[in-house]
Amino acid sequence: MSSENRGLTERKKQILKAIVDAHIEGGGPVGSKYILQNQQLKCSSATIRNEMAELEEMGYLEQPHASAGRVPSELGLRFYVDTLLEHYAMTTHEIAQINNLLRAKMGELDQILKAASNLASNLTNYTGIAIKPRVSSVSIAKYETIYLEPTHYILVAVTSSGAVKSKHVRTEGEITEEELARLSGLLNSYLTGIPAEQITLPLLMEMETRMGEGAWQVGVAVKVIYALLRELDEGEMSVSGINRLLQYPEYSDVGHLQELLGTLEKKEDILDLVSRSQNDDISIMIGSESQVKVMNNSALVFKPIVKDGRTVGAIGVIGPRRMDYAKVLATLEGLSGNITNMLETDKQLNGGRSDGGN
Amino acid sequence: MSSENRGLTERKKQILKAIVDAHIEGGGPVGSKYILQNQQLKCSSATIRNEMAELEEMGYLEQPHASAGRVPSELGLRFYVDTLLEHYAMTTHEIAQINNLLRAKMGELDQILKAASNLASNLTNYTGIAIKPRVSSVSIAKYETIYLEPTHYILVAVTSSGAVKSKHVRTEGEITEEELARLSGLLNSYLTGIPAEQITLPLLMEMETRMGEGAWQVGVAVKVIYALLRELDEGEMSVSGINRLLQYPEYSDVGHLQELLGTLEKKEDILDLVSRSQNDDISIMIGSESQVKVMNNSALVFKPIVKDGRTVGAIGVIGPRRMDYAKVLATLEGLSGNITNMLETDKQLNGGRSDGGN
DNA sequence: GGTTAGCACTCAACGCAAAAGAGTGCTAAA
DNA sequence: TTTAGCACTCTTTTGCGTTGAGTGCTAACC
Repeated sequence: MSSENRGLTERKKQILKAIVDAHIEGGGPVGSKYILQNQQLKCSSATIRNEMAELEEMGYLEQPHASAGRVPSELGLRFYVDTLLEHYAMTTHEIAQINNLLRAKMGELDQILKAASNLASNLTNYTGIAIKPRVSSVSIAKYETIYLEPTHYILVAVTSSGAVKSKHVRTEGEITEEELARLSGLLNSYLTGIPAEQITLPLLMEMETRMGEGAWQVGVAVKVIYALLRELDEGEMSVSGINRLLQYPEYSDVGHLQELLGTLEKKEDILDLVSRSQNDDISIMIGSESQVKVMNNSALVFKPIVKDGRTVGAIGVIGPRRMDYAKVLATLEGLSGNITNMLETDKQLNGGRSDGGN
Repeated sequence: MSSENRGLTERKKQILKAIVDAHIEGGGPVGSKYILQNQQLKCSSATIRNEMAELEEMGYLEQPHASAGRVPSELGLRFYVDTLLEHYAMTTHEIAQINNLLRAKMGELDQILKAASNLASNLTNYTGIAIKPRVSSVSIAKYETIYLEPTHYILVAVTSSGAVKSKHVRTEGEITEEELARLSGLLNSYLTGIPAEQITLPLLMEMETRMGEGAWQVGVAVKVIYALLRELDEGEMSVSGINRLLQYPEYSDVGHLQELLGTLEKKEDILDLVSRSQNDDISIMIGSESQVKVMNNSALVFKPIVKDGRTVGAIGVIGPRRMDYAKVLATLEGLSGNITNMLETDKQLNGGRSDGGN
């Protein structure tokens, strides 16, 4: 019988769910009477109290102090998320918002992600994050140079995932347009598809030999490229809607809030967290699950964005532990679906065309 | 006699300065006794009280309630900033920090500005902002295209101020590399140096005629360029060190804080404020001077970054009204001096070389 | 006339005790 | 196993006197 699966009776589940739901909405401890009123259970508050005592013993609930109601523990929230969560259906208005605002931002991935994190924040009322994760080893698919002045050109690099990055290069000596063109060709034939750590001195020397006239320019350019690759390795993260956190009483403790904001500024911890995720499913980290101390009272939910089997970004939401997970999950799914669609459309288009073109 | 200039006696000035100094440091109201102790005035607390009462009548001081000390009013702070401010000398350590961290970030203006705002936040302990102001009409100095696939190329544009911006372009029909090269040439001859509003239909039609084969590609590209120009018009702003605000009691009111954070998120108001500034001096906006309601209890100080006589960015600081203006001014001057130097060095280099090169 | 000592007055802040309220645990009966 | 009832616990709220910082005013002083 399913009434005994996972070691919890149906009634216990119902009570746990009711408590979590109420706690998510209100933020405070939940008492037995409240549940009795807002739930059609054919039993008395005393029975509920007994059940609650047992749920507490099992570790799903906690009691702030003797005469308060119960609050779901981390374990309780985890169980709720894994087993009890009801599907949230987005309103047509929300769907429309996603469609409109995201389509309008069609363009570079960075911008799409930022717009998405903004939307996530708006729709869920938590803080949104947009992430370009650290990747083990990026490589450049194509180089281009733009000549500006005798000692000044721009180096443009297109990464394997389609991102474009540019650097102004100022040289000590002069470079001619012809030299620059040769340099550009050289970069494209020697330095595409390889990660930073494979740019070795022998390789550089070989390139210099091939360059001939103006060989010293190779070193300058390669240094810039190296720096550029390192920057790409770093990952990026942008945050939106920090102000929304303030509406939740769990952040009224200034100390906590300050620490969390500090973590959001530093970006490292969260970037690590997201970059470490293996699959492309939504990840939910409740409280201490994240292993980041300052997030013990918060939850982080994020969804990687995958293109061509490679994780190119992630969008997510940060908020109190008692997050409205149903809504957050639906929103992130909706957003990521939309983004993936946009990327897929491209791919199909390109795929179809290149079949004909090649 | 200078003892009467600006309508304030020397002693009144000294008292006002003492009050503002103490208020900046402590945040609370300042009493007559405190001043007597920390200031060598040869008079009694009663005299100081009399002076304070007069200063209040003149509008320089305010009294939170009858039995509290005095707090400088907006007018008082303004007078302090304009007349009483003492020069703050940066420590060698601070100077070294600016030099090291900024030099390390040498590269794109965006990154320099962000690094500078970060530094500003660190050194002053307020929130730092980096801004690329709205400019009335940007133009593109140079276009470049990067061919990727038959229906997919990248358009790179270099603005007159040296910023690089790129857009992926996906076309419905296919474009050949040869067509793309011609398109690129066309863009460079027709669309350099003109702002968005001068891209007219007749111009487009003329370009299409000149293009010949693949003329429809012109429309696609021009649309992208138009969007790109509009984006450049918008301005950008990034914020760092929000968490530092929390240490100041004036932001312990969650409502205020939330509003201010909202304003920082929206960026518009502050972007407006900065973009509207005329000269390249440091601007100081205390409380309601900014005309932005939510900033009534805050101060905004910023310094435009000028290159070739054109404002290309700004760095600034946001914090409580009782900001340590001396330190903030010194820090911003130091940072902007450094940045300008970096930009100037380029210019001289280029200038010298191009004389020889052209 | 400006300056000073002295004193009454004001008002936020603090501490504390009593009261209120919410919710539990336990017991005994159904 | 469930339930009604009740004593108990602990937080929250409220009220109130106390404290203390700081002022404003008056009268004397130089």
